[in-house]
Amino acid sequence: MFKIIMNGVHETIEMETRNNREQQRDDLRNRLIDAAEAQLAAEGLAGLKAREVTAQAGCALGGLYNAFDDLDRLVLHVNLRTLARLGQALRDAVPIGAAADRKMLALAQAYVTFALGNRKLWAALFDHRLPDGVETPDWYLSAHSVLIAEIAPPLAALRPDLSKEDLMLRSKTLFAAVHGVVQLSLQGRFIGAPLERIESEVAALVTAMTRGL
Amino acid sequence: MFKIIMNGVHETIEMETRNNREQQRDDLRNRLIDAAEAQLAAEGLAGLKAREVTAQAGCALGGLYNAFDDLDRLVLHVNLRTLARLGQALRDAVPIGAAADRKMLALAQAYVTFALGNRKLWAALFDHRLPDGVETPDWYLSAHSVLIAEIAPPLAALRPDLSKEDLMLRSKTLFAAVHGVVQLSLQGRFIGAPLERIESEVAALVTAMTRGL
DNA sequence: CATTGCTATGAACGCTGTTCATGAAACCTT
DNA sequence: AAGGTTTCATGAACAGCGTTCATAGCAATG
Repeated sequence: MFKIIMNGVHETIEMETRNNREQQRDDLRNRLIDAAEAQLAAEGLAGLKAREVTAQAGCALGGLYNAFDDLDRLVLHVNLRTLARLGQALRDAVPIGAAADRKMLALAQAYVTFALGNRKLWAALFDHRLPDGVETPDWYLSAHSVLIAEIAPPLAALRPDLSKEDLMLRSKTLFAAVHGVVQLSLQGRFIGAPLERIESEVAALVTAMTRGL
Repeated sequence: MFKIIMNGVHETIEMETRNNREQQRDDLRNRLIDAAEAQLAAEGLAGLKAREVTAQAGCALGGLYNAFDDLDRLVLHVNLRTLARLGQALRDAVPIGAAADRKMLALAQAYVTFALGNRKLWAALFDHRLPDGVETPDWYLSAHSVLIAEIAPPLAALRPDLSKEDLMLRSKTLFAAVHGVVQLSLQGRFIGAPLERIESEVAALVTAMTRGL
């Protein structure tokens, strides 16, 4: 582009630009994730196109494949952000000092609210599939722990009879059940509850499950 | 459509060949659905290709678009078959004369068994999405009633307090909850239960839900 | 038999994700 | 400061996809 051959100021510029390689790389990666996130939120998974993402990120088409292995990996990074936001929403939802069953209901309601408020990004979490051969990276798998991290503690209070292992399993089941109700309802096509009754149905489900045994 | 003015043998021949147009058309449609079903069961939704389906069905590429509007509609017809088989499996599973809670557990278990035994075809029921603008045809929507048709009667016995409307809603919720557990488990990636514990977790879920109120 | 309406055909089109040769820029060594 | 090396940005090219369309052929009709 242009060479900087000068004095004095030169060093200052050198300091600022020293990590140029990594910095520009991370910059581009973030711009790509930003663009993909916007695209995904607006058009959904099927509307995510490499050419549109790179155009919006301000790089050439091939630049995407320098920053990420492929489009799938880019989606995984967008999902990582969504999971982080969802995790924060769930943590914020737990009323401190409340009874365990109240905490459970608050968590379920927060999940419904997040799904409704981030429909396409939330859908991408569960609709996206990697090709058959490739297995999911560990950093992506472990990011899903936020989905059940807040469930286990109040459930432990409600079900002291469960072993630690059974507690985790039951937490997953509880999440999956709530998730199923929300997903089929938001899908809107089949046998889901109408939107205005999701919350009450989920509440009934959570109440039944937590009172169990 | 056509006038029948004739005698004797003529009529017999007419009977055999009269529907040639429709017959060949239906023949091709069925061959295409057969091929798509096989493809879908073997490779999943992402592995369904127009060229491979038409090759296996023994027609040219364009023939698919004479028989169906597009690939999506073909998937819908495959799903229709899967729903019919699933409905039969559920009906067969209900033990006649048993207690309502037993019926519920049997239904849930039959659903798990079907999903495990028809993983990719079952997954296609819920993974497939029509493009944004087009809305789902009615014949396809109504075919999904088999998913909850067997749930409502035993649930009505367990919950006589529910109105007819609430009963249907709760049936949908119960199905959705069970489905969520099965789906996230078979997905295998995230927070699902291990395969060998699906049945017990689903049973716990159903027991909790049916005992509810 | 002639005509008319359907249907079978596969080349062509537009769009997709991904690769690759090229050239330039940043880093490292001396 | 200069040369050598690694890294990255670029966009044309490629292979694959679903879908369309002009053409040809066949079945039904009068």
